[in-house]
Amino acid sequence: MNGNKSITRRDEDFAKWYTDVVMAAKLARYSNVKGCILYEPNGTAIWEKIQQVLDKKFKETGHKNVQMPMLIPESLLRKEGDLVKGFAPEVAWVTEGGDKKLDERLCIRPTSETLFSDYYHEVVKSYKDLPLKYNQWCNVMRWEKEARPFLRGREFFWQEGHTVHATKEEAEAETKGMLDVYKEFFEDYLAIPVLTGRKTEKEKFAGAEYTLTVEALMYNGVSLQSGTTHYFGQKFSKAYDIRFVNSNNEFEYAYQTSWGVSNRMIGAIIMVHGDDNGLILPPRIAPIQVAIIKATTDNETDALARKIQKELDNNDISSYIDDSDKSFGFKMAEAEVNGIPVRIELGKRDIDNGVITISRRDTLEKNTIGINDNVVDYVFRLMDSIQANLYDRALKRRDSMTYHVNTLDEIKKIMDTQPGFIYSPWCGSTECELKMKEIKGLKSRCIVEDNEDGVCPVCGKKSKHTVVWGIQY
RNA sequence: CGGGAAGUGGCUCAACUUGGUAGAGCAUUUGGUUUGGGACCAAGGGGUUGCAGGUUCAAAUCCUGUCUUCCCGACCA
Repeated sequence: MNGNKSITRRDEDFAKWYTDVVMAAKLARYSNVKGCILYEPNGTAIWEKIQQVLDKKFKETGHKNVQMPMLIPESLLRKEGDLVKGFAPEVAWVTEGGDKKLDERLCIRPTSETLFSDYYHEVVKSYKDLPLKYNQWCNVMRWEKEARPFLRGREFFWQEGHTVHATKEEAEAETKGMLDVYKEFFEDYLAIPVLTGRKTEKEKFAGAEYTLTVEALMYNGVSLQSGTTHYFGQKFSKAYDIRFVNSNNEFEYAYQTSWGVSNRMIGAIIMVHGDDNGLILPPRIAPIQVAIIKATTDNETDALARKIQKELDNNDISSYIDDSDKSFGFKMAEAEVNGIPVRIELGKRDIDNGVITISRRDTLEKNTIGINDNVVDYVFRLMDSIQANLYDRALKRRDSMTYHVNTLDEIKKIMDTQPGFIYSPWCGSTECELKMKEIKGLKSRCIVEDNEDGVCPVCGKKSKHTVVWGIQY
């Protein structure tokens, strides 16, 4: 195959390729407002599937869903200083209602820590009330200056978990636990290997004591922060007065966390798995797993298509039959650009030969199986194989772009050839972190471990950590 | 927000330099023939040229402003 007509080749211009795939696969398109995109059915279906799987995981780990208001009074937002400092430049304000100017302007939520904290202030009374582990699926707004579909925009969709605990230990366990949930989700469902670790002081979330992160490496060697969990300690509980009476009948400030993943994951799927023919969806997250395409129009083929679809349906494999009068080639290309993992091709010739043709999207390989063979079993095995292959392919690529270095010269050399994840010792100072940025915008992705045996490549002092550097999306 | 580029039917572009009735391909609609890797023939429909001002007898074309998109930087999920 030599690629889809409407898609720029991936190796020619990666950024252009990316937006071409978004458009060609009909995931989303631009709206009239800068930085706000509209999700078409294909994009919505992927997001719904992500929500379904994650929501189940959240509930299994003891969380409940709530819905907070979209607007935050300015005074409420301002209670926690660091958060305001972090977000003030990029919030959107509502200043009028109807045609009346408001006494106090309202901010459109950029994140909901303040709302949850205010709520917790009201409902948390006793250690017996704790923990409270809530989550909400919503959209938020941050007045970003640049926008790219799914990767950065003024409005985006996400999930934000917010929890309150009676002890530090429990809150920290939550912070770590949800990071593991994310990691599992990325690897098992999205087939994307992730790097996990702690953000540096410079890169952590405004208002957090520390931030843990899930980082994924895209096809072009750029790193995408794909999910974060934050430990707040008592910072918000002190600012919002969330106190409870402990078992010794004393007042104590509660311990909080928050964690989130966004629609950016859709961007990650595209940039990790996609190719010159378009999107490639891992079977476990594909809203539609099988495309049934008829090469000939006759009753026999039609009956076979319906029989197969019914069998797939009975086994919870989602599929569609393309009944349009488009040509065979068109239908094939469309299934391909949309990233449908498996294609079943049916036609008179195959039927006469007693076979059906099944092809896989990841490698574009075709195979035939007997018309009386168990299609469902074959499709299940094929989907497992695609899922595994996508993960392996991504992992191999990441490994080929992962480097362990000790000197600036080595880092510069890597940046001149193929950037990726660069592990190095680091003294822990923000100063050295900023210096590193001068090398083609290199930023710390996360701290992976303590390391006192090395030397910081920037200042030459004894290291404190091993940190991973990369280019940020 | 700085540096660059671009906005013309749904999409890709032409006409702009040198002002004078907006044009093509694809897509779409109807009818027919087709369908094993992006079909063919025929006939239709669709644009106050991103928006707002200005210059002019006359503006897609010249001027000013503004909005949006793309690429490169600074900020972020």
